[in-house]
Amino acid sequence: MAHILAVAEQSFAEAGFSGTTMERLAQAAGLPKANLHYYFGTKEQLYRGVLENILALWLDDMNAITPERPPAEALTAYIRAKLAHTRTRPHASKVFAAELLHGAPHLRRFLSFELRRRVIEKARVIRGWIDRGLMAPIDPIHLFFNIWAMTQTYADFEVQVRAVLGVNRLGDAEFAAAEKTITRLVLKGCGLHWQEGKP
Amino acid sequence: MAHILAVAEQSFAEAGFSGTTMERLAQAAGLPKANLHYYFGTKEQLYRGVLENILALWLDDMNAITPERPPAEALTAYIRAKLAHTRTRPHASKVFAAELLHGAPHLRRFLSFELRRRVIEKARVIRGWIDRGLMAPIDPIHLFFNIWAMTQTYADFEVQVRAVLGVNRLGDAEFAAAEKTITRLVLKGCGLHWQEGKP
DNA sequence: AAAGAAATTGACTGTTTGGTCAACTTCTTT
DNA sequence: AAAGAAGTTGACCAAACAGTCAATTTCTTT
Repeated sequence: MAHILAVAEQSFAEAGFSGTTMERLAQAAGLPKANLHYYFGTKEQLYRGVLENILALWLDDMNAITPERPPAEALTAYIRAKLAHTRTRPHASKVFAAELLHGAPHLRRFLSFELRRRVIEKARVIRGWIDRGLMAPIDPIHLFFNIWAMTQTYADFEVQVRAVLGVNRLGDAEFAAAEKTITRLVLKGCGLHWQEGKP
Repeated sequence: MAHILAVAEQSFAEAGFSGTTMERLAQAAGLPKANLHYYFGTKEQLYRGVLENILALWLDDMNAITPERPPAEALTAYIRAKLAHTRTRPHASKVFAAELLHGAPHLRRFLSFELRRRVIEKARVIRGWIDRGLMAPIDPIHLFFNIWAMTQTYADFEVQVRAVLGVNRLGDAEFAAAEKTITRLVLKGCGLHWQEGKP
């Protein structure tokens, strides 16, 4: 069952919802097609299963943001966690991205309630830091949008990154450079201290 | 013909390649299906037509980056141009994003040659600025990845932005905040001067 | 205005698709 | 070991799909 979800996640990531056929999914999972329907009912429900599996990941990373922590440390840890997920779960990132791209018909509730609440909660933490003079007055919510964009681009648009860099796959060196660049932009952008050999 | 391409761009953006049917495309364009085939042959070729229409947009914005310009000015202009396209051509951005997401089977050449060459050329300009001590030593290529990510997120993941902000559509206020935040992150991240009421 | 080229269209076709179902096998419970 | 529940599967089906084509209309050229 978990195996089916994993195979489906990869296929939905690579071919999209409509581009994924139950027949090829079954073949990739090494099962007859009817078996997939036995477990998940419809293709739609299987897709929802994959999607739900992913949502927790998204919210969890934000735990790095807590009021007591110094902003530089919290943001560095958040970027690192996000980028780690980008690297270890690229298919999950792509499925999520495709869903957003097509208007998120299955995620309306999640985006408008769970995610929104969590972002507002963490934005309050950042405003606390700003009020205490610990960092520059930046719009916290747009800061989140941009951190998400920068970290996820290394999964979602990996082909582009690879092509421009001229490498066959993104390895340690590329992710180290990505993390360095993103952390630098965010920390210095927020008026925080940052230096080369930090991590 | 241009009308068909516009309708197709919107449909491919909203429903993806496989999710778009020639029948609904014809209906949206107010033409019989056979007419679409008369002009474009196959669905595949129509899709390529849409895609090619988009590529020029991507490369053109980078004209803002020239050696003579002060880095802060050039980067500010580049971000503004990119974000303007995000706002005026959101469907184009989404079609491009979906293509990358699914491995860019139609864009391999473009990414590895045209785009790569252009990025390398502009990265050299940025390295020139760094060598002249005009800005901090940041990896220019990853800087591009991150500027693209931040600007395009407001088109590609617009639903998410709207849901989290709790607005029905992204208007002047939201794009102004986005531009301010991105410009701040990039300029200060590059060790350049930036202040509130700049633009 | 004649003739040919270009464009338009409804009807049709072969294939692919998600989903069903009844027959069958394996596992669990007592 | 009997009986019933849970899981497995090949064969099948109706709907949706991209693409074709011959018949017709409209535009261009002379």
